[in-house]
Amino acid sequence: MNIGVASEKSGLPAKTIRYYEDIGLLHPARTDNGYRDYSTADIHRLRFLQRSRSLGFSVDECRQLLSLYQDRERDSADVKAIAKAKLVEIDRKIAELVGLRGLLHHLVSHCHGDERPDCPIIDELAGQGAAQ
Amino acid sequence: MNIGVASEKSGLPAKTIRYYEDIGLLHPARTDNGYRDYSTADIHRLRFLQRSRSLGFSVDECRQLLSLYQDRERDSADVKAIAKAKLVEIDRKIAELVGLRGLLHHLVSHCHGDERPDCPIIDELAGQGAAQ
DNA sequence: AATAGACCTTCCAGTAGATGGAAGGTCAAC
DNA sequence: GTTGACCTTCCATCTACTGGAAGGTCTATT
Repeated sequence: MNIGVASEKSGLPAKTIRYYEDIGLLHPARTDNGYRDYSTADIHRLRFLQRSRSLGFSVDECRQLLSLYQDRERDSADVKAIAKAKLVEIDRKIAELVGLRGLLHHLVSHCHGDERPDCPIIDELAGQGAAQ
Repeated sequence: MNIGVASEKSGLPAKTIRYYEDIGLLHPARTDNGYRDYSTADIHRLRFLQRSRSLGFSVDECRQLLSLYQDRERDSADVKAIAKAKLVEIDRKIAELVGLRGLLHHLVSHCHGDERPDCPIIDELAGQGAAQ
């Protein structure tokens, strides 16, 4: 299977697929003309990568998950540990963004937003007082 | 004021301060020995940058906000527009993360997490069915 | 057979926003 | 005079790709 087909089947751009090969996430065969030749197993790996990346796992985490995926003897505890750590991280990011959102919303709603120069957003960024 | 003091007063690492100078966000004076010499106005700019970056504005948005900050004739509408756009972006990011969180939480809570290889997380990443 | 166009290859550069480190100059204290 | 803290520049590295150039290959049509 050429890279174009692999791209279509995995939902990943060809560029990304080549990049994943560069960093050692898969090793497709080559045909006589030098074209990459993807097997069904390769497509499974690619789809696995696409899914885990879109779930917010880093490429390195994907590498771990992928080796667990390949390992018929794996402990599910190992997988769960990675997923739980990611969950904690996502929670932290959400909390941070929600805090940010509150602050920014407050500022936006207190800014009259007209042609006058007076602006509480700028004042806040400048550090509470009058901008200097 | 040397860069070390500026770093302490602004809450930004010295490396970052030099980087901000590289990309043209400020232009501190130099003393005879070639050391950077920060004025109080420079410190204000740095604190402004620190605050706006931590509020999630990109460096380019900070550049715009900074020029509005310097502009005594600015319209508050200009500032508000930038802030509102950022608010929309933050909302989008939060929604995305919350979706992710739900999916991941579901998977984690359905994985028994023991020494057995059977694992719904891997199954999901592999695409519902049995991993191959 | 020639040619167009789609597809593939490698390699190099660039993105954001820093951060790390090497090699070397300067300054204050002991 | 020498240690150690601080400063300088420059170059490399990080994440996860993405864009583009230069060129080879394949397929279809004329």
